[in-house]
Amino acid sequence: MAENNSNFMSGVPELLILRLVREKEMYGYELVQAIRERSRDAIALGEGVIYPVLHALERDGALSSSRKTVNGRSRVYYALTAAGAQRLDDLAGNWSRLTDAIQSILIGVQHA
Amino acid sequence: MAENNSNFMSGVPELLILRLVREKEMYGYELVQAIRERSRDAIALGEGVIYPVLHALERDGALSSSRKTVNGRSRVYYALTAAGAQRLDDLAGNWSRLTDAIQSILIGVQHA
DNA sequence: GCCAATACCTTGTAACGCGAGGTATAATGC
DNA sequence: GCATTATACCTCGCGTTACAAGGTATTGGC
Repeated sequence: MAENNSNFMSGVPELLILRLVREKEMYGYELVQAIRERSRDAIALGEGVIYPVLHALERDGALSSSRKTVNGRSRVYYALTAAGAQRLDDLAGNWSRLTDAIQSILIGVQHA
Repeated sequence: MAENNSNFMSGVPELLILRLVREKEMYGYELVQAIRERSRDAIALGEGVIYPVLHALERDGALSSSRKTVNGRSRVYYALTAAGAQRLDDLAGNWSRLTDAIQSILIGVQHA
């Protein structure tokens, strides 16, 4: 019953977060900006999106968190777990297959 | 106030329908199968998705419908209007920009 | 005569993304 | 010293959307 039955287009914020955190530990506020910057403003996910997803990912064991004080700033850093890495691979694979499928329809590829 | 404020990932069923109908008039049941076949089962949108979207697109003037009887079968064929073609271009452009942005994050492109 | 396939449709639900708001602290400007 | 902005965290409630499930009717195969 613990199956994931969300809709076919969802889970992109999750994917982006997992991918960014894979490179280095990051905190919520930083992720909001990183996504905006790296996408050159094409994607602007606010804190109302990022924080709930972070909490869900931690609850599911895909991320681990640690509170750190850096520069007199208290931050909650998130790191990728082994389960999180697995989940990232799954999501990235799904995303790739999905976009390929959509692309093939948009291009108008010859179909059997 | 008639502004479109849906979420950043939505509208793909709409995009696929408009794109398929651009090639030739199609009816709902046919679209369900065409999407499944052309995507090689990667995307399986049911009738509960397709029909409501078709009605909405017609209401918005992006599609026009005509009831025809073919082979003793009564079908509602949908054709792309000029407005629909415009909408298709917009959606396709948005989709392209979005996937490029996501791809650049997934790849881990060097960011300014 | 029966079942599967074709063809249309609607209802209800759940979740997802998101804006808006709320708190607290540090840095900056005046 | 004081106010404003930036940093950093969080949650609530809303609207859309995709979807499964169910409902009707007709045609074709066996």
